[in-house]
Amino acid sequence: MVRRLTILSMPLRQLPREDQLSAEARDVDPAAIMAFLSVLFTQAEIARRMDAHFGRYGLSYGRYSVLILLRRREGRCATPAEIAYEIDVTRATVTGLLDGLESEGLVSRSCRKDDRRSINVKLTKQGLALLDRMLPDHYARLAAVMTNLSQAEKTQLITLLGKVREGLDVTMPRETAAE
Amino acid sequence: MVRRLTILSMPLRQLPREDQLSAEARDVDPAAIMAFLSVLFTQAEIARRMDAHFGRYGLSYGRYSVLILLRRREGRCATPAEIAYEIDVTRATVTGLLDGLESEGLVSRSCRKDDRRSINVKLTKQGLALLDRMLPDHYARLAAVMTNLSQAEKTQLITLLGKVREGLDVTMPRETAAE
DNA sequence: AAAGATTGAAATCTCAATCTTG
DNA sequence: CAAGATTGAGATTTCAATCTTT
Repeated sequence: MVRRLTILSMPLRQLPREDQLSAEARDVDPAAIMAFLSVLFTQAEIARRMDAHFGRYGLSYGRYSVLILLRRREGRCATPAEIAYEIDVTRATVTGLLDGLESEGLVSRSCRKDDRRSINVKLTKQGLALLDRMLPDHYARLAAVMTNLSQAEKTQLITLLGKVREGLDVTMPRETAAE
Repeated sequence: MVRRLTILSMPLRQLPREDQLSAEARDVDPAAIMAFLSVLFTQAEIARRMDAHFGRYGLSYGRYSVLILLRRREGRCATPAEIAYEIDVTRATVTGLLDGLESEGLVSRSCRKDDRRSINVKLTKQGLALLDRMLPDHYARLAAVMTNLSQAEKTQLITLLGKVREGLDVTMPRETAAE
């Protein structure tokens, strides 16, 4: 079964050359642009590999996110609204993800007695087993990608990316309404 | 018109805590995992902002990629196969992107005389005008995100992400057939 | 009315099949 | 038959509308 996962999907095989950048806009800081594009570029490469990785377990990033979230929750359960908030997608998306996960027995939906508008999503034994089976491989792969970096460099990278995200909030704030 | 752009789309509102990681797999290097997830996390945040940014110009990342690629090409034209290779998507995807861009007059398709299997895609005046209108804003936004980083830090970030991509090729090689 | 969940339509992207040309 | 382009079906995700419960 083909299961096309889509963490991201943007590619661009090569970073632009500096002379191209200066032909496209005046007064650009090439280092800033290249740093920005490096993040996009790196993540695109990561996403492609991750898609294949998740595919081996019949998962997508979205589906995985639901499972790992439930595993971290008290009682291994949550409402769709909570899931949507935590993994930062719409409720409609969660409905779709749950449809698939439930049909494969990885999560279960049940009614709630305290508020019958809401439902309870629970990680099943099979869902937990799938995670337990994949997580060692999963984290081993993630960590392996960083083998070229020393401990100091990993810390540096984390710090630098943190600064990038701070810059994002200032210069390109999220548009979604307040939650 | 709603134009949902999708650079990436994976979210996860928070990075996991270290105690969660160690509960999910043994012998993980938390710094490596966090560094990896920082890249994903940062790109997801970027993608969300970029979607909104591109949307203001009626573009998506895919559509923008086609336009900027054509602008950089000799004669501002290319075949769909070349576009597919350069922006690293399937030809089917390119067909879809071109359908949209052509219907809005941003690119044109014309037959080739040397090989009638192939077609020629050209950036139109309107396409070029759109790029010229958006590029200054575009690059200004990109650069602004990096204001928190010194020149040295930008260079560092570029270098570190390069190492990450090298690690990817070794530990999670692409599966696509050789081109 | 407001909140939770779902459904339906649309956008993006992939694979597999098809159609045309070489 | 190879290669270039397209079409059709499926996956993921969003928005807007709807249905149920508070």
